[in-house]
Order: sequence, then structure tokens, then C-alpha cells
Amino acid sequence: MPRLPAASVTVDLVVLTIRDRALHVLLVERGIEPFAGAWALPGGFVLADEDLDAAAHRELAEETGVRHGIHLEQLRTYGAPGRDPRGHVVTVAWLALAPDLDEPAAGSDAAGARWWPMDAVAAGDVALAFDHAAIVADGLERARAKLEYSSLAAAFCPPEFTVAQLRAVYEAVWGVAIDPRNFHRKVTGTPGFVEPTGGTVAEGAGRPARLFRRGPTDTLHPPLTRAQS
Amino acid sequence: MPRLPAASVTVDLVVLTIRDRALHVLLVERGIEPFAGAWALPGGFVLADEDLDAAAHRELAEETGVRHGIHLEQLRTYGAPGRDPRGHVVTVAWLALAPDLDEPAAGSDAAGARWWPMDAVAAGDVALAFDHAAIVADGLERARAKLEYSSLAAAFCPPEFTVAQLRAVYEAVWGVAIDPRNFHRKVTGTPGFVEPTGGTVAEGAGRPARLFRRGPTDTLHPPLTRAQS
DNA sequence: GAAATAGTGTCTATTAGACAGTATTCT
DNA sequence: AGAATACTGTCTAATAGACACTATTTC
Repeated sequence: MPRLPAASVTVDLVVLTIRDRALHVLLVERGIEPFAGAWALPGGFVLADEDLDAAAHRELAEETGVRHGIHLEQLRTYGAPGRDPRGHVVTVAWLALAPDLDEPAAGSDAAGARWWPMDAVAAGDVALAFDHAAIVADGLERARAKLEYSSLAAAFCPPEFTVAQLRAVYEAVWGVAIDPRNFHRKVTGTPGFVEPTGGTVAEGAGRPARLFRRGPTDTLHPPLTRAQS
Repeated sequence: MPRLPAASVTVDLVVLTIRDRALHVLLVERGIEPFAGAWALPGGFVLADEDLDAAAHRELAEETGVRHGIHLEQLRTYGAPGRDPRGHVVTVAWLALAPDLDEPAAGSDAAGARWWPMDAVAAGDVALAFDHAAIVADGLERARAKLEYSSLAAAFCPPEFTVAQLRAVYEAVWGVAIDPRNFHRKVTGTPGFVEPTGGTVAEGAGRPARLFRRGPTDTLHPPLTRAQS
């Protein structure tokens, strides 16, 4: 059998969450070369005889300590020559959406890990290793687009959440203000989007909000439009 | 430097076109093992120092003889252990949408190439090599979804086309009948979707249709809904 | 003229967006 | 009471879908 062209394959994760009403992305400080000291997406090499999604789940668990309840989907694969100075390294990027987690634990090859505000990262205020700035931008755009026509916003919320929490997700990811009244009617009026649990919760002043869990619907017909005022 | 885990990286293409008002996919008959004699997606190994999209464009040109005017976008990457008996092979799948082309030329390692009706392929009537049946299914679903919220249907048409041609694309990809009158109003009424060229063309009986070219808009607001009757 | 396709007009039920108003809590 | 948040109702302009009608061609 002829020798086949060889490359290394990695997975990189764009892990997003909402903290303090703002979108954040998980970054690790690289402890080893190349790009030692720079910030990078969590990730690592795909092991022999390991499926790509298994590698992504493994890295996600290593970085966040959480194994379940996090939405994970493949984003895009990047393989430009020279994107990694170690040689021909192709990376399969994944998008993960998580409810607000504790501060992350550093991985074995990372000096530290923390949540960065997406505003700062997207503006280029954080020096990112490799082509990770482009990967973060693609992940952000995917998340923004998917909120329109899917019920994925609930992936940013804990298992039980209020309509206001869900609205805060849209406002944080899209960066726009949404009319609470129309949003409430739209969300509760879309069959299968959310289901009431029966419970309520009071957060500070104001009438207690009803709690909902995610409904069975994945795609929204019709979609929520990003152009809301 | 430590030795990095190694794998082979390939690109595979889901090339779709409309022929005789039906969606077709380009398949090649494998001339060599593994899966010699079975049908497979056109593709091949990514060369050293070659970017992924360059490899996809190269394979597309080799199989179709066409280098320009074909929409190409990354679909998804597949890397399950055992998906290729030759070892650890990760493939980056691409979706290509083409206007009706001539019969394809066989590549160097393919015994033959032809357009297959998507109906037959999706129904499992064609024995496909590797995990290519799943890749075709993912490509079909991507194409169906993208027609809703993008102007991508024009990628199936020649540079100048009629509204009826564009409608035939939607009907072939979605497998539904669409009201010609509402479709016409919707398409011509969406700014930037299509632009009249000024020319007309008569195809058989009936009033000659105006010709259009693709407009500058990529995303449709609001989208066309698949649930049209 | 008959048949066929292109394109326009119009009606109706539904929806998005704006916003008034009611309900229930905390301070 | 006053402020804050949750939730409901209502109005209006725009839209989707249904379908009648006109326009222009071939046979």
C-alpha cells in the first residue's frame, strides 16, 4: 500500500456562556511553545482511534469539568498551511454553548484559563494564538445566526429558567435590546419552544416569574428576527 | 519536539445540480480498493502545504472540468475510527452547487463518473463507499435549509435565468410544488435577490420570460418558508 | 381560437412591532 | 405608596397564501 499523506488533527473549542448579561468565551493561556504566554482556544490532539466528537467532548470535560448539559456542535475545519508552526496541523473547531459555569480549571498544558468578554476578544484586545481569532469570529456568527431559527438560546440557560433569562441570552448574543412584552408573547406562543414547569422564582423586586424548561422543538417556525428594536 | 499523532486528511465533494427538474448528485465509481466497484463521492487526499479549500477546488475542477461559477462551501468533517479501512483518515466534506453541466469526466482513480438522481441515492438504491451515504444526507439537508434563508438557489442556475428556472430549483430541492404567482412576487419583490437583465427568452409556448441575474443579497429577510403549498 | 406560460392585482388570515394596561412582588 | 418586574390585551402596518385576472407567445 502506498504511503498516505500525513497530518496532525486537533480539535479546538469555542465555548460560549453568558456572565453578567454579557457573552463570554473560554480561553486558556498557553504554557508551552508555540505561542507560549498567548491566549488560545481550549483544545488538543485527536487521539488514535478516537472519533472527532469524542475528542471534542473529552477536551470540553477537561477544561470545564462538566460532562453533560452543554450543547456541542461542529463548527468548521481549518487547515491553512502555516497556521501551526509545528507543521501540517488541521483543526476541527467546535462550538459549545454552556450555562454560567464556575471559573474553569487549567488544563495540563495551559498556564491558566478564564472567561473573556466577547466584546474585548472580537475587538482584538486579546492576543490570540494561531488562527484562533478567525475561529472565534466564525463561532460568534454561528451562534448569532442559530438563535434566529433554533431554540438553541436555551442551551445558555440552566435546566429551569425564566423568560427574562432567555431574553437576556438574545440581548447578550445579539447585542440589541428586545421588547420584553413582545418577546414573552413570541416565546410562550411558539409551540414546543418552552414548557412551564409550574414553579416560580422571585429575583429581587417585581412579580415572581414563572419557570420554564426547554421544549421539544429544535427549529423555530417562524424564526425570531435579529432586526427587533 | 515530540512526535505528533498522525492522520491522513482528504476532501470529499457533494456536488449537486438540477437535471430534468430533479436534484442530482455527482458520484464516481471506484476503480481501486478499498470499495472498488462501489460508488463514492469525488475527492482525494489533501496535499502537503495545501489549504483545505484549495484541495476542494482542485478536486472539483478535476472531476467536473469547471473551475469557476460553482458555489463551494465547507460542509462538515468526518473522522470516525474505521470509516476508512486504510487507517486513520479524516475527511473534510464540501458542498458544491452547480448549474447543469455536461457529463463528468472520470478522475484518475475512478472507473467512471455520472450524475445520480438524489431520490435514488437518498433512498439507498445506490451502494456508497465509506460513510458517504451519511455525508450525502448531510449535504442534502444543508442545501434544503440554505435555500430558505439565502439566495443560494441562484447557484444552481446559469448566469442569466428566469423566475421559472429559479422556482424549478426550489421545487427540485425541496420536492414540493410552489405557487408560481406568489413565488414570482416574492422573488422580484425581495430587494437584491435578483436583478433584471433586460433580456427575455421564449421557451416553447407561452409569453417570453424576463431574464434575471443574481443580485447582491446573500441572505433573505424574511426567508422563504419551506412549508409553502 | 385554444393552450400554455409570464406576470399583476386583490382579498383574507396571520404576524411583527408598538405600547397601554393589569398583576404581583420588594423596599 | 412607589418602584420594579411579569404578563396580557389591543391596535396597525406588513406579510403569506389563495386565487382571479391580464399579457404574450406557440400551435
